[in-house]
Amino acid sequence: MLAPVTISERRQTAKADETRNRILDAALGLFRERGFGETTMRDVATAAGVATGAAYYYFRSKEELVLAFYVRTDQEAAEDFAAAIASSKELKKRISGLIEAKFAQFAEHRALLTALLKAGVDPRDRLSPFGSETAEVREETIAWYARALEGSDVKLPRDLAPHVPRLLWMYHMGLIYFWITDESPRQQRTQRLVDATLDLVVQLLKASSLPFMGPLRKKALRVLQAIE
Amino acid sequence: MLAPVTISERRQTAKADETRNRILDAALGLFRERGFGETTMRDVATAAGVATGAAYYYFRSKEELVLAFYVRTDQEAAEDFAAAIASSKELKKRISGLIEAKFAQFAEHRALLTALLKAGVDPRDRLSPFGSETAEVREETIAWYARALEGSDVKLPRDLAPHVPRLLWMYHMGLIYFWITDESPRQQRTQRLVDATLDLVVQLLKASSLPFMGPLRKKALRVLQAIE
DNA sequence: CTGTCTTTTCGAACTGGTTCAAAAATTAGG
DNA sequence: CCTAATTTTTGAACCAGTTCGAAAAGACAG
Repeated sequence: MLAPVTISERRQTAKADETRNRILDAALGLFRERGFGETTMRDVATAAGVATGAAYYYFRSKEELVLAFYVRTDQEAAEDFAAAIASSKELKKRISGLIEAKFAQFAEHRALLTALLKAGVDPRDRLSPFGSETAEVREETIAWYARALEGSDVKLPRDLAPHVPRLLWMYHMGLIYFWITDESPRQQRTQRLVDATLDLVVQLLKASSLPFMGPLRKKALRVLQAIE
Repeated sequence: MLAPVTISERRQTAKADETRNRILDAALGLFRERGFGETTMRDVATAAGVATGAAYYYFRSKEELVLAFYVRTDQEAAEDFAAAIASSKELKKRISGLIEAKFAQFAEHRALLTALLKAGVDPRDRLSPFGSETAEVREETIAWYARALEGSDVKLPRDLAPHVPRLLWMYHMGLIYFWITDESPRQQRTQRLVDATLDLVVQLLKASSLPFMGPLRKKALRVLQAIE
């Protein structure tokens, strides 16, 4: 009787699970062909061969279709993430590998994610990447960055270490935002931004252990504390 | 016959100008009482004593009412901005003064601005702070930061200087975003964030002139170039 | 003052996301 | 099986942002 509560909630029966997927696939097809704004929920339902209301039985809103897509591809890309980390001990290469894998998985639907963004800027919104409903995906992604740090060529000071995976996740979110909105051919601007900033980020992390960096690190920690 | 094209477009007659203001005032009153989402355009029109369509003659969308509010308060706060800059030669004090003035002017309508944010994250959106329609307000704000730098206690290297006002504007936008979404009592978290980061920002600007900072500055400039 | 052109006002109609009460299908207990 | 509870499906209705064509009000030339 109740609608799904969390994004990861599984349907009761295999058949229902299949219906859910059919609706999602129909939606993604239409979104790709015509765009998110140009596709109505009625279109989606019709294309999936169900009534309008059925779509809302499986997804609480139009945007939640996009979130479902996000979650799905995220799970599908697990191998690619693992490969990116296994490919090298250099943190820089690992991170750029993770980012590349992320971009690759969304390549076909780049513009689609702006729909998520619009909902997500409001932290009170259910779909916000900072909110509790998305905790699962978020923590999963943060865990990938933790793994990327483990056994890499970067050693972190004790006080900073626990914050770094989350910081890298924020960096990653920033890059995704830039990428989504980047209309330059083949998203070259994003490419240049990654090239220019990743270097800086990794160097900063490496430098953070140096003795004379203590005061600056303290200040950075104060910033983190302010954000909570 | 055509609807207003830019936000600063002036009505033809004084009477029409007055009607526009009446609608805006009615909207702001209702937004404040009930919130943005709970107020309908029909409510706004009724409260202003006009037909629904009239509201759309003066404002192209519900969100544009919020933008109009943003622009209006921005103009009204010019004195406060000037005072903030005149109060000291310390860049740090000047910037925190500008930020404080900004917060003060939006205090009554903090939550309202999330409506602008949602539209604004999409750079293709007419209301995006990065888009061409908002160029006027944006450049005006950037100009305030340029004035804050002029004759302050911070000297900037030639190559970096032209970028700094825009960078400070971005910092400022980030703080506003944080503030809007900050539900802590009296927005203490934002207060702490400003305290913690402003120090860092100003120190970094001061340090940027030091001879051994050359390579780092080059890298930072590369980042700026990537963003364009 | 009169006819014309532009600006402004009007409110009904359109649109598309979302809800909801009722019906159909499925599952589970006896 | 049969019945009751639960899950799933349905499509009409709701709602609010937005559009639109027509009418009213104003401006202006002759």
